Amino acid sequence: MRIGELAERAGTTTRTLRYYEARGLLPARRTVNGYREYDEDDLRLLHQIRTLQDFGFELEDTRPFVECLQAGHPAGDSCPASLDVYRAKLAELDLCIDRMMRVRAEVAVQLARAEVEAAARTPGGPDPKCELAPCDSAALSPRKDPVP
Amino acid sequence: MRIGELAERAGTTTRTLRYYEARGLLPARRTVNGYREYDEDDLRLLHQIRTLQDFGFELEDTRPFVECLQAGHPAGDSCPASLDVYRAKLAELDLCIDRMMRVRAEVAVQLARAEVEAAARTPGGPDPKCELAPCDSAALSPRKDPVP
DNA sequence: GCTGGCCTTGACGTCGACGTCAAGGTCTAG
DNA sequence: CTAGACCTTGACGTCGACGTCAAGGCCAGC
Repeated sequence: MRIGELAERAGTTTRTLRYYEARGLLPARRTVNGYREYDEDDLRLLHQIRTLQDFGFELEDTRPFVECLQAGHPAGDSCPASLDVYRAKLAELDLCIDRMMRVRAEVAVQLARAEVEAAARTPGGPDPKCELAPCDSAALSPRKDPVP
Repeated sequence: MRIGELAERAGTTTRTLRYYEARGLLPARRTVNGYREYDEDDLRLLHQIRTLQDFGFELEDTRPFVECLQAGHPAGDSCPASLDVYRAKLAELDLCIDRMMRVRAEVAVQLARAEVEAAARTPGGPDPKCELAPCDSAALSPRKDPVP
């Protein structure tokens, strides 16, 4: 098949395929008129690349998987180099997740503090929800003390 | 103080400060010879920007905080616009964390499966740990069946 | 006066994974 | 024969937050 069909079948663009070829991944045979020619194996290679890309792998990280498939192995992750990429990615993800969770917690703290301070600066304004029902305001109103 | 001193005190570079000024954050007064002149308030603005940057906020996201401080409020997050940025960031972080955790789980699954398959292709090689002690190999060797 | 250290503006480079446009070749159906 | 749908290479644009270099102004100390 030609580049347009491969791109469509893989849900990507011709530009992307030429880019992969330029980067040394996914080399293409040529027909007599210079057109790129691909087969089903190339589609598999491409699927491997795209799957890893969807997981957030950089293009270079997909290279061991592609080379593993090109070497005739049953799967892209049948080679040790691919497993190393998996492990490195896991470690990277763990670091990243940990960092983001700590940031999330800190931002949440800042938001809560700022909201409390904002409410403290607008006395009487923050809780007009009890205007109709004189409900148990002692249990509902947050009754906060500003942080010194 | 001049740009070099401010940069050093904030732990950043002069290039960064000029960049902020070009983007409309952190405007600078000028001395007669054209040099930028900053004061302690500018240092506080800069600290606000850098803190948020460290949290992964984009530069544009720091603008409400800076403007809030410039308007004379006690803190950068004393204004509603800043709180909205906090909330948007929290939502963004939640999405991102969730996505990364799902990816992490999926990668872990793939790694485990690939490791098992690799071990299955190298029979007798994977567990040479029992060479000295003829321990309960039935309970230790993973004994896996390759996925069809 | 001169060296060295600060400052100025302007402009191009970086990184990743392509998007987009240009100019032109190739093949097929009508 | 020609329109149109493909294909080719080449090259520049994108985005964010700066880094880096160039050419030149300003000022303090010797």
